[in-house]
Amino acid sequence: MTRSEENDIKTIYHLGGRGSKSISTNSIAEQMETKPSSVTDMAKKLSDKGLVHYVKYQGVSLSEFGVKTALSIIRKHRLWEVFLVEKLDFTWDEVHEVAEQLEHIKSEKLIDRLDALLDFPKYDPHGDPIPAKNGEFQERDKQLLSELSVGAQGVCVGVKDSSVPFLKFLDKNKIALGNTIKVLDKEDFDNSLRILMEGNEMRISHQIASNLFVKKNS
Amino acid sequence: MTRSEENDIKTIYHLGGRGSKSISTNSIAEQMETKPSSVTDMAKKLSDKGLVHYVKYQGVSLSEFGVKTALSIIRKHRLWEVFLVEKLDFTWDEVHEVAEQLEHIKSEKLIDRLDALLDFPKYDPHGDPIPAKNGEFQERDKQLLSELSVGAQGVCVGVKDSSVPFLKFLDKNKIALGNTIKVLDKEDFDNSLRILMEGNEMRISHQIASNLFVKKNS
DNA sequence: ATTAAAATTTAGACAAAACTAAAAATAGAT
DNA sequence: ATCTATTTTTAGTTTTGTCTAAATTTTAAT
Repeated sequence: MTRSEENDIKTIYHLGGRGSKSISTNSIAEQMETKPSSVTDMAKKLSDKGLVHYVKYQGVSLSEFGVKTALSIIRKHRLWEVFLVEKLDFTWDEVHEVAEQLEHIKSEKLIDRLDALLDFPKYDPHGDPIPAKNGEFQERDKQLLSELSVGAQGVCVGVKDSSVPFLKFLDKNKIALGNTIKVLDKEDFDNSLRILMEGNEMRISHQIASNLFVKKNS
Repeated sequence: MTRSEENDIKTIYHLGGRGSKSISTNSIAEQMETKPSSVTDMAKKLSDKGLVHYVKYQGVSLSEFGVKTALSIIRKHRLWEVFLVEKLDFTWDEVHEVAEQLEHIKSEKLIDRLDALLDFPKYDPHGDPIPAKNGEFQERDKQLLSELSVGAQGVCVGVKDSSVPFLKFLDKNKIALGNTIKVLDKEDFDNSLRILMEGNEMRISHQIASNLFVKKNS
């Protein structure tokens, strides 16, 4: 698999193109910042290789083999992200770009040993699950902070938006995975929240709250 | 810099093409397992970029900038090798292939942090020196085991041939960097040696002895 | 100094991965 | 059911890196 092919497969996976759901070449192109015609070319190639199902004008979806491949790339990406944060002290907004490169390194032994070095982590620095070698993974029981009702309390377990600006914002406001958050009040007007986090009271906008995953305390 | 360009630069460096010494396109092609005409093309490109001095029919040599670039790639390669051995328990015959890929990852922060994680190693698993960030490095004071006189003693500090078969041979015979070796006897007929290594007496061929670097005890 | 052999470059071809612009198919509104 | 706008594909071009074969230059032997 070339790097482009791997990136294609990964993008289709992230856009949800498994099973019966087909993804349009247009949306893939948009996501990859390339042109639809290039995606069409790639779709044919990947179809020939048995990685995707492709019907002209109907979009592409990953084959079983394609899903397996996507998960193996995602596994590598997320393990490298953990490595960068845990061992090299990268911040969580710095890891994506480098992991994009590292995920294409070809060595099964490398990834297995990295997994062991990191103590077989289940989640990456953004709270996303890391597929096991066989492709299995567990989506964590979670919900958006914006969906919590007043008085409810949870632990921050992930982000929906993992863009650099959002992650930097969270850092600046000392919002980190593992923090306990209690919803004190909800403002009807703009859906902003007053929360208690690790002893500090603060106000956060709806946009923030709807991009933060929490695990509700039973 | 593309991957091909980086590999080219590295090859020229390893063939000794610094300063006044020019390397023929033929020898570069042979080393890289490619064709001389491809090397000619690359030579023009690298010359345009200021990385090499290239005179038609006279071969190429690295510019100052080219040497700096080569050292930065070698630095990455060797740091990754140390990482693979020290942190991921790779054997020294397994590291080269993976490091060949890892050396092309672009992130200065990554390499600096890796350097720190490994505690700023000065030598890679084969005993080769790791250039510092500024390109400086010290070739270790060393000589070939085959050059030691009978009765002399030294510590094994590196290999000249770092091919997989040779490294595997050394492993099998429990010859490792750091071992103390004393030359007990030299066979005139085939130049083989009888040595004492870490308490064990053994016989090694001239070919082995002339690919092992030792540091002579004062 | 000449010349044959070897080394090197040039010119032109090819494959991969991307693009643009035109053509074709689909989807949605009437 | 038709037509128009949108989506998607096709066809042809570009760039990069590589190759082969022919032409050129250098080297080394006489």
